[in-house]
Amino acid sequence: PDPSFDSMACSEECPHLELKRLGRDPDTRSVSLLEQKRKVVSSSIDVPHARRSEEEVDMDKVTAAMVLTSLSTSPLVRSPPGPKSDSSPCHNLQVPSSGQSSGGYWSWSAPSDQSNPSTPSPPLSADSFKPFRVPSLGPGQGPNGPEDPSLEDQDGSSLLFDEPIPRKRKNSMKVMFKCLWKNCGKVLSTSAVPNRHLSTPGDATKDFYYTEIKLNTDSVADGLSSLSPVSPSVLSPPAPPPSPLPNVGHSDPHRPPQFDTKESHVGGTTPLSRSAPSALYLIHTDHAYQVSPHTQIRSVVGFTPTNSSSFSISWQSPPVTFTGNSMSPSKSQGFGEQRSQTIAVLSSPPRATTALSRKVRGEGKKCRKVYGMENRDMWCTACRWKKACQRFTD
DNA sequence: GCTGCCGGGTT
DNA sequence: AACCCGGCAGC
Repeated sequence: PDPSFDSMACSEECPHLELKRLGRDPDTRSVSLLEQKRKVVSSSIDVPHARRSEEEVDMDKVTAAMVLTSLSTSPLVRSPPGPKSDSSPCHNLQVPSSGQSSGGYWSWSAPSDQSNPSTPSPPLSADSFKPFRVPSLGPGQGPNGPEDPSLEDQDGSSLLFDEPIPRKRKNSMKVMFKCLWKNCGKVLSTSAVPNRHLSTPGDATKDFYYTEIKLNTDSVADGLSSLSPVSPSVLSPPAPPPSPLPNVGHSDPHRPPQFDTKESHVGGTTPLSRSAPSALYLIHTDHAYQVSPHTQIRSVVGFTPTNSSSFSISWQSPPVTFTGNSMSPSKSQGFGEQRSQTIAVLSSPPRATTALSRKVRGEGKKCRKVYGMENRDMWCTACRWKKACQRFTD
């Protein structure tokens, strides 16, 4: 059911793919024919479809990318091809709507990482994008059947906005693409396969499903991939890694990340890019958390003093209470509070002393003196009750 | 003596 | 809690 579903989804969701086909060159046609044949043979016709569409799209995208690049706006490039991708949920990985999230952003970091330590190569557009997308869609689409490596290559190239550079890198890098699709665990030299799968479900999904494995950069990538746990959702489910083997293994969509991680090879580029995003998220989160704590701590520390003053507050409360002693006429409260605070702090010690002897008599005039016995009604309650005057506190 | 207010009592 | 008052102490 999955395959059909995927195919359906792809075809339906990504009509633009078909459009692209039509628009495409003869090559595409040939490809489409092949795919169609496959469809006939296998129930998962869609898959090939997806692939074709992807390829086509990739091609288109590539072309567009080239044009755009020439124009000088790599990100924008997508937009041109984008219409197609944009229109449907299924974007090509290549097209990667970097725009979605921090596409450009990620692409950058991702590529570098992916490129792997040995050869830092700027061009990872494809890879970087994939990763991004992957996170976005995550697992969700149906499984796919086997794929064609040949196509993969194209896709990979297509993925790259700019040019062949990426390919070169990949080649030099020995980048392998592992399909993370449920049913497809194939490892291909090119990302085409995965892309196909991906194309079917959707861009993000695509990314999600295939993992690039670089022999050279394994360690690094792994680290990243591990970090990235792409999406919590993804990771969590995958708990059991069906087959860590790079070659085959239909892993759950979720898996992919793990695979990456598990596999030392883990996609240098793609994984990284993936991980990068997710990693970033995680990191951000972590930071956020950490920050929070830190901040809190800091605040605490910094405030501590202040708080200490607040301590005074707790302190104050006593004083306040103290104030209450005098009986609290509502009148003076606001007024007296501040004083009370100050007093509290200062007086508390003295107070003890005072207690012994007796509170020092207030110097200032009180209600009694101010208003006189005649106007006793004007006195503050405290004064009336022969208590400490609250109105004219010292 | 006047004043402020604590301590205690009454309601 | 509100009110009142005796009484002490500082001025």
